[in-house]
Amino acid sequence: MPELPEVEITRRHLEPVVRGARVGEVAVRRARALRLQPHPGDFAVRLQGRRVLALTRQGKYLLGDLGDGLTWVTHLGMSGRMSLAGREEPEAPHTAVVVSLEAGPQVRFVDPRTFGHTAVLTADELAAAGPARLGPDALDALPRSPVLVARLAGRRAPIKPLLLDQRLLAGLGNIYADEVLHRARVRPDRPAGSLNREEVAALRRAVRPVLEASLRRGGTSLADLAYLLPDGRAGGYLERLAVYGRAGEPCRRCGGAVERMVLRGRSAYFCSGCQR
DNA sequence: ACCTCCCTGGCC
DNA sequence: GGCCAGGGAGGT
Repeated sequence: MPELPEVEITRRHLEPVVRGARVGEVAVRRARALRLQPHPGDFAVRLQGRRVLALTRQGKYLLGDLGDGLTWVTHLGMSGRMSLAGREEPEAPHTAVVVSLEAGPQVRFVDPRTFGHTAVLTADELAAAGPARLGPDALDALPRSPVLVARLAGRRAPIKPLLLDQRLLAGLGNIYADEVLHRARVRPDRPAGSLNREEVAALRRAVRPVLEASLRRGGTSLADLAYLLPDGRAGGYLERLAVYGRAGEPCRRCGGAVERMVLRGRSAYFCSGCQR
């Protein structure tokens, strides 16, 4: 799934290509991909002919600055990817939006399960959209541990679903939440408020190494290959995952069997031998 | 703070 | 044929 590392890798690949480039033809293949655009017709009109001044990331959102207060916002959902392709290359199935760059390749938004979306928003529209509700970025603005202790104090909800709450920390999804908890030796079902200061500090300390290790390998492409780099290659972090998707296999740290439980309807993988 | 729903491909 | 994967919006 595209989580913070996959979105950041996508950004790093796209940024040198789109920055300063003028947008040519914009083709919408699947209207649903624009469902967060207040008036879907605005999308192509606002994008065409403009230059992308910068491409940034907040949590799992890609943000293209178009100037004049307009922002090209894209969320890859659970199966979305951005592909860079020449206009003569055939379009992959489930191509939702094709943005041609003048004197450059096409940027194609491909999304089989259609949970992703893209839009060009004014500052006011952006202030009411998803990115405005994000907490601090898990990579660029990770809060100090006392701040996290305060945010978790008294909360009885299990810690794992809280790590997925983008208002607490922006960028972690189901894979990296499990990986971070494993590295920090904290069980996913521990009531958040029961974590002591040392455990919260360990959790905080685990975030960056996990995300950066994934970044170095191009992110996690699962067996379905829904997530791919913009050049079509698969990310290689799958084989380095410590627990996610590894139920029954040996824990890389203690050798015990990785277990699976369901929290809030989502799988959580952990090792009861080394997570407390 | 919780639940439901959206959607498709892959697998049993 | 039915279930599972899952991020986030929207509703209660």
